[in-house]
Amino acid sequence: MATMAEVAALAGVTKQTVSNVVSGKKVRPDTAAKVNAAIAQLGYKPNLLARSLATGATMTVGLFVPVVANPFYSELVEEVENVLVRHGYNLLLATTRDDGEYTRRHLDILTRRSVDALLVAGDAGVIEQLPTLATAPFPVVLFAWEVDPPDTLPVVSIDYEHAGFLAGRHLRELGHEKVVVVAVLPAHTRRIDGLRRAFAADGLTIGDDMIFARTTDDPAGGFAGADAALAAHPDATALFATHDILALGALQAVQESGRRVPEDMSVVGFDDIAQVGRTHPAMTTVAVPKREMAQQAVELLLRSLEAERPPTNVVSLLRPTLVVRDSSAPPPRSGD
Amino acid sequence: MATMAEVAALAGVTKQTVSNVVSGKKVRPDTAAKVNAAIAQLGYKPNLLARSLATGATMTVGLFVPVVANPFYSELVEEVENVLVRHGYNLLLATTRDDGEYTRRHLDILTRRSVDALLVAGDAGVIEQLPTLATAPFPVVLFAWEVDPPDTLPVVSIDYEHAGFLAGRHLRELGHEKVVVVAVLPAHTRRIDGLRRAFAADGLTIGDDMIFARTTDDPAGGFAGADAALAAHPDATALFATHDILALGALQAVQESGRRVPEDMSVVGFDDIAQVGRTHPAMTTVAVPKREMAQQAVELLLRSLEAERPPTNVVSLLRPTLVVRDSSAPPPRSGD
DNA sequence: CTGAAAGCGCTTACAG
DNA sequence: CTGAAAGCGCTTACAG
Repeated sequence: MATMAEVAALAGVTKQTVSNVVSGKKVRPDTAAKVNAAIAQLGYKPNLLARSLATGATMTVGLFVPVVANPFYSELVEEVENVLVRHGYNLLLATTRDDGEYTRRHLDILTRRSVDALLVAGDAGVIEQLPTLATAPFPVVLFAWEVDPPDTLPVVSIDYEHAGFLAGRHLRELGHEKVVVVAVLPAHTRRIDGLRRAFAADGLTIGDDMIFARTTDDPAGGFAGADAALAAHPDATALFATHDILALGALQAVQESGRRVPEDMSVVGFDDIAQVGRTHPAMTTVAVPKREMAQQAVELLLRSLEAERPPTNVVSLLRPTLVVRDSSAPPPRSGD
Repeated sequence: MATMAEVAALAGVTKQTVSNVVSGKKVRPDTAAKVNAAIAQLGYKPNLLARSLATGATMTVGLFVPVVANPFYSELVEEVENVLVRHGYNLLLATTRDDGEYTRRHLDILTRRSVDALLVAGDAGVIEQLPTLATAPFPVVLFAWEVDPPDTLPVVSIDYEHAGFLAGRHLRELGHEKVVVVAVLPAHTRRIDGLRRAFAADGLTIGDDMIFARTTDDPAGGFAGADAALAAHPDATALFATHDILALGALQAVQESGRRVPEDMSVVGFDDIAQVGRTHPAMTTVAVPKREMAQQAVELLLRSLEAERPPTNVVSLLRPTLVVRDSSAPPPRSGD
């Protein structure tokens, strides 16, 4: 690879002039032409490593996600990458696996590598590293954060409690009184809180015995959870799954139990991943604006980088929306 | 951030000695102790940028994927990241969007950033950049490559033609004679070639009129393609979708047409993404060993980095396997 | 507007 | 085994 000094020699100028041409500073046109000719002839490409060492900026942003092979996070990753590239930044991706130790190690490496900033999605393995995160030598923004946001760092998220409320209110408006819940716990507690609030508004209580906990987020778990729920509460008229992946399995379990959806039982999911629009029946769900969330988080970060000040310490909550499809309907009239 | 010189000053030694301690070279124990104490006291972390500039190695590997919000590629990304981290490397992720111009630009940036190596998944936008790729100043490995592999670069992939053959042979063994195909074209041509070969072995021809082309890979397209296929060939007894995402929509279209799966019609997919194990009925599909493929590609690259020689220029083809579930069965007896 | 110097924070030979 | 020098390839003041 050609170096800046070689270009300078060939063009008959000094390195500094080459540097000025490369970084677009004012240079006399004929000088610039000579330099550009030399650059072209040598196929010169600036060494960004050297530039970074000199300037202190790497034009690299780190992104932590728990996993990527999960529709929720893979969409976040894709959106973050798109926004970053549009602004001329590169993406260093690391998976935390909801594990504090991985998080710590990745954080340490990013620090040594002098990334310009860090985006962290998901709270699970991250909470215990929050103190370290808060003292990182670069701006950090949290997003897709479900538990109580720390006040040391800016976070972009959605109001998960409100999202659960939307599901609950929808079921209440349809007239449901007895709903079973299949949920990843404790991760999705907020979503259930919201559901309960909607029912409580009408004086209805959703007991702990109506909640069927899973530890992971997969269709098989949704199936098993729904199965158990139906066995325990054969008179329930609605099922809320705290994530669409669970809802996929739950829908099947409900159908295999001989119940028609939505005539005999309503099923409502959460997230609005691509596939639930094509289930049979198409699934009613609470849509999480994933891409907007990723976009806001990146932009909050980039604005602070460009202004060379720490990001505004805000909690920015996007609004989830209810997407009514064909898996929810009024409960069967009693006696049907 | 503390610098190596500061550590040296505090420990009363020279930078060189600190460097030796940090990089684990032989140092007298008492000297090492002094240095480590200084490191701890100052919270010193080596600046990897400076190290990279001096050594020429960045411990960073680039990964190009067309998209990440797609189950096939997100699994590849995840696996690549895992293997890389295990070996102490970092992942710079870029999406090419099947676009030659994006590919070129990312390649240019990675070159300037001096990544140690590059992994490229998917052939679409990449083919036109192959000449540039072949002259990159770092090793490049291609994987998940479907068209004719170039002979300039190593590739790890599966035998897509053989995978299609497996689907075809399965349908033939069940006794199917008339199969319709829903396919993303021209991307998935190989898969159809294999299907045809299996039928041709028994003297059966799958005409072009049996192929229903889509341009993108989504359930809605699968639904529409299957719909058209059934209308054109009401007597077909089997449907092959060249990707599970298409198969998801196709399965639904077949069912909504009033046909039972698999009694009236068999449906076979391709890839074995997580969700097709939980469709109703569970989908028969050709499994692509994505994680093994990603693993092999990374390891081929890392071995060459450690040996400091270009990667062996091989074409390594993994074996796809047929996963028989409940969506395929013998055709209905004629007259049923 | 252009040139000579110093510096970013490391590592790599090379003497002692 | 440890110390003084040069160098990786850029950029940033600072004179001319």
